[in-house]
Amino acid sequence: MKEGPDISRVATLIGDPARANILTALMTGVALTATELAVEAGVTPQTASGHLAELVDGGLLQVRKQGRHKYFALAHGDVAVALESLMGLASDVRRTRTGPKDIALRRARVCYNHLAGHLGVQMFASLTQRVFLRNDVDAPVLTDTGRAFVTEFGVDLAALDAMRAPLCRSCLDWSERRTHLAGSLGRAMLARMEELHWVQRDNQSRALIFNAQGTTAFEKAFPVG
Amino acid sequence: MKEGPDISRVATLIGDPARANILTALMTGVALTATELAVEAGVTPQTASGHLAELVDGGLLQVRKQGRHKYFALAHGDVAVALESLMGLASDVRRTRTGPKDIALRRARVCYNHLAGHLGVQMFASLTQRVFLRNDVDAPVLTDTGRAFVTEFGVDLAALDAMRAPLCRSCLDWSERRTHLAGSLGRAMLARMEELHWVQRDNQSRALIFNAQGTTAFEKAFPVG
DNA sequence: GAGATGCTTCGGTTACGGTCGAAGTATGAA
DNA sequence: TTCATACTTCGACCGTAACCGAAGCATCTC
Repeated sequence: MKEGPDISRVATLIGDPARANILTALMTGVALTATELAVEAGVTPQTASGHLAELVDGGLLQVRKQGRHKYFALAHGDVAVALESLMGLASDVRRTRTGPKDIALRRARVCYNHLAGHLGVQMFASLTQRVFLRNDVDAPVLTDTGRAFVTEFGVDLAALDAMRAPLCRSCLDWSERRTHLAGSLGRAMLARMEELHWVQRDNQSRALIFNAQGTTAFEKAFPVG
Repeated sequence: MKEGPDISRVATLIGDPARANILTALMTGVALTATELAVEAGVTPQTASGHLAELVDGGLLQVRKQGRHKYFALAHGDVAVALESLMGLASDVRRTRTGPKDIALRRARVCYNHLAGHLGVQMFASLTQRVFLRNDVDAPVLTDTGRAFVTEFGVDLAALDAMRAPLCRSCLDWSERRTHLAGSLGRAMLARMEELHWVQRDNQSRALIFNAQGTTAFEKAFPVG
């Protein structure tokens, strides 16, 4: 009966609506303060404080104290991956409803600081198709031509290599049910697109809004066919 | 605030210990009756009945009525994948404890009817290394030499192709944190190993017990290095 | 038919946990 | 120092949901 890890503990943690809202808010990858998260969750600061303590204790969040603020973020990428997979199950259930906001989210959104949604899987597919990315056993690997490509694109690979975090990771997209690029390279690619003013974050949601020239440039940079 | 799919609903579903036990029991891939699951969950049949209805309603389980029995199984592979990813998070927290039963589970266990654990990822790595398996964008793909290999191994590929279910899928292993082979081929490979009497299922847990000659044969069939 | 077995519905109890108000502790600003 | 802001602790309230006993269907066996 007692089998492997206790799955119900962590699921209960995610199961409360307030805590789920907190986690969802942090899926963007940014760190937020306790009060910001309280607003996001729709509860008072006292209540949020309790929830946050539980989430940290449960290993889902990490916390950094800065002056009188406390910044919370997802503990690591695995948490984001697990949350996305739960979203996949959840969206399955109510596959009927597709609000207008949903459409924007499905097209492009931020997932732990990298690009997800339709455009996210398109970029991944395009990179793979041109053998800039090779899908190895565990994780995608950037090929030599791939390294040249992303450098040309404006990403400082040396800086990324210096970081201890894995360069490439794959993440299953809940809306597309296909893989997109995560890891530090995924983050860097999105950051570069923001730098190029292709895209802007919606501060109300996880949606990413590509402007006209951004869309054109994206299609040119990451063609698929 | 209202973002994408409602993650808390499905997480709450998994969060109850009784329901978590039910889901974990079904991770083997076999279908079980309501009373069997009641025993597994450690609750009375009435209580289990309610839980099962909720799980079906929530889209996590599928049910088939057969005479006066009701057989329950996971709704689809995505559920198993999501559960495994949650186990990954849960095992993170209590990384200290490693019971003797845990060791067997980590070595080899059944995950939705396919081989998981250390030996599962070894098989996957071995197949990939010899280019029997190619890791494509979304899912692994069996190469031509790979088709020859598994046929030689004793798997009826024609029968699998005829099924509508995907042949190859990858599944993230919670104990190894690496990929192993899922999909109908994954199931067929394990079935064939049972047929060859390499391995036996433990009916108390998800553990798979390889006997002496099974271990030797496995190492020979799926070398890695 | 009668009896057994598998599953479900109902009602009532119980307990856990989410919530907020009020008060308390840190940190920074004036 | 004094005040404001950010967060936490405490206590009390309340609602939900998990649970089981008892009774009710449905299906199979004899």
